[in-house]
Order: sequence, then structure tokens, then C-alpha cells
Amino acid sequence: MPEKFKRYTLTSALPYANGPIHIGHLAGVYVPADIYARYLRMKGEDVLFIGGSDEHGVPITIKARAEGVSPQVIVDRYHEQIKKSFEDFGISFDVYARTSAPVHHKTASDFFLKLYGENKFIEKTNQQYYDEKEHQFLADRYITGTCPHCGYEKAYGDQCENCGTSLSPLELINPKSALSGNVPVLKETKHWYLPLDQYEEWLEEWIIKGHKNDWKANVYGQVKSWIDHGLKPRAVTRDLNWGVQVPLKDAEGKVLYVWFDAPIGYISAAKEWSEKTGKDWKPYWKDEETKLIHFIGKDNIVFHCIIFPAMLKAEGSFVLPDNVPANEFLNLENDKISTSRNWAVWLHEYLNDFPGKQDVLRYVLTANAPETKDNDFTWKDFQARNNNELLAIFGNFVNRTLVLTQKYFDGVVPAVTELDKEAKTTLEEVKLFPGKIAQSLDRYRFREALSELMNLARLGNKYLTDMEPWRVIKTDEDKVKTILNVSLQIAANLAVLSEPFLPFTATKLQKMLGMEQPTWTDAGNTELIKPGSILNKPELLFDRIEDKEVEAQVQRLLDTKKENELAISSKLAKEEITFDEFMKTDIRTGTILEAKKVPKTKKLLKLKIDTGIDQRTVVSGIAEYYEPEKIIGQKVCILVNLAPRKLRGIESQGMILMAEDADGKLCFVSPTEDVSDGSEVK
RNA sequence: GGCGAGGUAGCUCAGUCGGUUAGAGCGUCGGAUUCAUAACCCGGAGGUCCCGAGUUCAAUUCUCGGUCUCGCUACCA
Repeated sequence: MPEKFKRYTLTSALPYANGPIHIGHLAGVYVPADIYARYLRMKGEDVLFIGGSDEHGVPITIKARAEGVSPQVIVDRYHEQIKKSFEDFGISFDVYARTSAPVHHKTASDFFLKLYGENKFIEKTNQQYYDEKEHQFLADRYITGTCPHCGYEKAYGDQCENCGTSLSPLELINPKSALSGNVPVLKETKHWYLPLDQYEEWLEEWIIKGHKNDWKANVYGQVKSWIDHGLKPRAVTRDLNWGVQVPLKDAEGKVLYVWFDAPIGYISAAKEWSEKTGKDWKPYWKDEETKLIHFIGKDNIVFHCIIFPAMLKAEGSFVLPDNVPANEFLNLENDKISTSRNWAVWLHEYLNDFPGKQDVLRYVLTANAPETKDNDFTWKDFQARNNNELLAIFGNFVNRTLVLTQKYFDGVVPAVTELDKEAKTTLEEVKLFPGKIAQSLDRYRFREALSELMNLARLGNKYLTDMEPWRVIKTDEDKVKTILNVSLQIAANLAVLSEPFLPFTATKLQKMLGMEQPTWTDAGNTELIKPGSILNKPELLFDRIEDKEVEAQVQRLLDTKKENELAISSKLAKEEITFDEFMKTDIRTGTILEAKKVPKTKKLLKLKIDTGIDQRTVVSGIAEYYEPEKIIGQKVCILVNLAPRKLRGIESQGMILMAEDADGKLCFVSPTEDVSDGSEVK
């Protein structure tokens, strides 16, 4: 199975430049990718490890508008912050590029042009809202209007924030442009589509048959599911003024869709790297003997396994990914990580709060990596892994060895006097570790690889404890020489093998042992440290993390939680209305007569309501909270003069009033006393 | 609703191409020890392998059904 490759191109998902990096990004993508890159480099492989900021797309333009600045200001801010925090954290990118760079614009538009020239796209024209004053088509988010469901007047074209409904701009009543406030007009617009359906057969062959056994189950399963469902053409352009201009004459105001331009960013990054280093980028993308690997999170599987490969295939001259080891998600203290809710451990804050402890976080995120299922990061676990594993096992072994060597031999490495049975078997065992760790890493099993590394430290601890040099020294100094030599060789092996996982620690340890730039072939060598060489003063590799420190972090999160709750309950009241406006609504008390689940939906119940005036059908999205049988007879409030609307083919005549709490849980608003149906609510 | 992934010791996870007492780390309890950052080393306790049915001489492992978690997707007050 392990074919021989001449070089490796490793890509890591381009972080979106509208927020900082958090531990979820690190655990899912950057830490495993970095371990892999460092491992390959140590083996002497030719590696190009690519990263960069994804700087296009609508969310960035929205954030810019909200802050009253240009999109460039936003992406500059986050690009710099992200880049610096990666550097400080020791992610060893060969290049960290950005998609707003000229080289990327050129690469992406050339890519587009090539496919265009070879008729690899299909053209379609459809109707979209256009702001005549601003002379541009409007992204869904830039259109506001009245929600057809709840009547909220400031619903967006893609979603109503009042009732949570996803919308299409065409559904909005009284649409307005968020740019000018004008009424937008519908206008025809032309776009280009990549006909993914034409690649189905090829994908089937390449992935379903070709990668059945070497791709992770979560990746393979999802890809197969998509292909089995059948693929549809996907628009590669859109009307927007932030992004890579579509390089055609009749395409003013159009840019490449961000999903199309972003992965090309990997290629542009290689070119940027090429310009800086003078090396040719082409072999890294076009030579058959290059192994291309995409490190991503599970949200990106479809793009990297289906869409981007289809693009590359269409273009024709690029290699395809050999593997896409996507990880699942990391939770934080039992709750989903969320940028908007500020529920995250931010990398730049961590680096600030725990200076010099990059490896601790790298260790914890690797040991607890969401490789096969979602995992949870807790500060308590972070502390325990540092104190009970890194420090107690790894750090302690190194420290014992070095302290003993100082104490008994003034820091001069003793020679083996006689290779006794214990020394021999221990050293034999040491030799097995590079192979074990490599085998795990080759299969992208980073957790397993790391635990093997720790087993080497365990072996060292056991050897020391069993041999009791502190006792033997009283009677047999020669034997202690052998014991400490063996222990030092183990420490040296740790200094080599830990490099991919704990680069800062490895460097520190190498210095203490007087080693220089070891390579992977040094691993397993049990004569790495020469007798007679002088060791540098030992210092502690890891510090104990005290309760106070993690409690402070937990407190910060609790504060965040409180702020979030406050933010919801103190959500600003809607725009003021007059009494007359309110009186337009006709709300009545009513009773549920019948309730049935609407088939093939998760949330919808079809209700029959006695409104006092009449009996009518209402479709209501409450199925997640109420079982149909149990709500028959329930008194409710109902908005009876809401325009009817068809949902799932059923006409809904009115709306049931529900109260919704911070978690989205719904409950009926119902009269506390038995009033007759049809009583007015005012 | 459709699809995918997952549900194994207190916690985080391995594993079983079906087969004697289901594994590891951490935690916990006990012992030993003092070179070491109350760390190391040895040992013990701890599991209806989500639930139910089926196939089988035998199922945690295969099949079917159910359930819970996460994701994608549809639908949506």
C-alpha cells in the first residue's frame, strides 16, 4: 500500500478571515497537518505545507459594512492576526498566503478562463434583485423586507432573524435594498455553472472504487452519499463586487463564487512560495509522483472530495488528492464552539495567557483529537493532561535522568561499562518506537502516534525505577554509568521523536542534551549521545498548571455564558409602532381540535383550530416540542388575519403564538382562565 | 423526512474479518519507593460492549428494527 512518492503537497483549510483562530480549528486541521509536515521533513521528504487566509465571500462584506470600513480592512486585520498566531504557535507553514493577493486573482481567473475556453461550464440566466442606484445585484443578505411568515419587517433575503426561517429574496414582501434603501428591481443575470453531474461516473470510479479502503469512514461515507444522490451543476460565479473578477467582457460586477476561488488559493500559495524561494511550484501540483493531502474539518468534506477534484479534473493538468483525512468537531466544555457566541478558546488569547506553553495545547489537542467522532475540550482535562501526563511522565523522566547525571557524574555523559540484560532488552525496545510511531502517522492516526511517544517515556521511567541507580551508586558506580547512559539514550530518542508533536519541547531537550538538528533516521539509534560529552544545565520541560489558572479560564467562559443570556433577554425591542398599527393584528383565543404531523418534515404539525369565528387549518413548526396527541384541547392564541400561505402543500390560515426562550424552546401562550374561543387578545 | 458518522470501564478512546477471563491512558483504591515538579514503579476494583429481535453451536462484532449525539440535506413557525 505505501507507494513511493517524490514529494508531498500538504494543504490545510484556509481559515476565513473574519475572525481569529480557535482550538477547534487547531485540533481539526492545523495541529495534525503540522505534525505530519514536520514528520515528513524529518524523514528528509520534499514537503510543501500550504496555508493561507480565505478573504472573499459575502460574510466579510457584511462585516465590513457593519463597521463602516472596506472589506480589505477586515481581511487585513484578521489575516495578520491569524498569521501571527500560527507562527507563534509553531505551525510550520512553508507559505501562508492570502486570496486577496494579486497572484491568486491571476491564478483563479486563469483557471476559470481555461475551463471557459474548453467549454467546461454551462451558462444560465435567471432573475435577481438589482439596486439601480448602487448599480449592483444584491446578495441575499443585502435585501430586507417583510417576512412572509411572521410579518417581521426587517427580515433578510436569506433568513428572517425574528422567526429563524430561511428565505429566498423573492419571497420577501416589500423588498428593499440594504445598500440604498431603494426598492430593488428584478433583472436578468447570467452565471456560469460547473456541471458536476458530468463527473459522477469518474468520481464513482476514483473514490467509491478507488479509495474504499484508505479513506476515513466519515469521509468516504459522506462522499458516497453525495454521489449516490446525484450531483447538480453548481454556479461558479455570482453578482458581488468583492472577490476575483470574472475575466470576461460581459461579466462586470461578477466575481468567482468563493467556493470556486478558495481552493485555487492552495495553488496560488504554491506560486507565491515559488516566487519567494525561487523553486518551481509546478511539480508540487502537476507531477504524478506528488502526494497531495488536504487537511480539513468535516464541514469541508464535500468541497475537497468532490467539487475541488472535479475542478482539477476539468482543468486537466493537476494531481488529485491522495487522501483527505478530515476530522470531526471539537466541543468546548460540553457546548459547541461558536465564534458569534464567543464560545471558544482563542489561540491569540491562549498564547497570551499561557506563554511558552504551545506544546501543552498541542499535546492536549492531539491526545484528544476528534479523529473518529466529536470530542470535548475541558480545562480540567487540559490541566490533568499537563500535570499527569506531560509533566509526570515525559518531563519527569527527562528530569530524573538529567538530575541523576548531574549529581553522580557532574553532567558528563557516562559510557556503558557492561551491556547487561536489562540494558540490552530496554534498548531493543527503544528501537521499535520510530517504526510504531511512523506507522501510526502514515495512517493519520495522530492520537495513537502520540500515545506511543508517551510509552517511550514510560519505558524510561520503568527502567530507572527498576534499576534504582540511587541505590546502586553506593556499591557499584560502573553499573550506574550503564544505567544512566541507557536513560540518556532514551531521553535523546524522545528529543527526536517528539519533534513533530512537541517542537518547542524537542528543541529545548535537544539543547540540554547537546544534540544538533536530529533527523528521523536518528530515531532508534541507541548511541545518539556520545560518552564524555557534557550536558547543559537541566531545566524543567513543563510546569505544573495550578487550579487557579484553569479556574480563571472556566470563569471567563461562565462570564461569556452569562453575557450571552443577557444579550438574548435584553434583545433590543423592535421598532416603535403606533396603537393603530398594533390594532391591525387580530389575535384570538382558540382551541386545538386536531393535530397531525406533516409527513416528511421534522418540525411541522398540521393543526385544526377552533377560533370562535370558524375552524381553520394552521401549519405550525412545533413538532420538536409537542406530540400531536398531547396538545388536542390546548388553548392557544392565534393571529387570525395573517395572509394565508402554503407550507408543504397545505394552506396555513393563521399563526399560533409561541414564546421562545434563549435555547429556541417553544411554549404555548394561552389564557390562564377559561375564556371562550374567539375572545380578542389586545 | 432522506443520507452519513458515532453510541465499548467515572473520563478520553482502542479493538473484535463472530469464538476461551473485552483492552489502553487518565481518575480511583491499595502496595512499594525516594533520583524526580506529592511525580515515577507494582497491583486491585470498575464494563447488560445504547435497546430489542433475528441468523448462528456461538454476537459486543453480522442482519433488521428502535433510540440518542453530531454533521450534511430537505422542510420550517
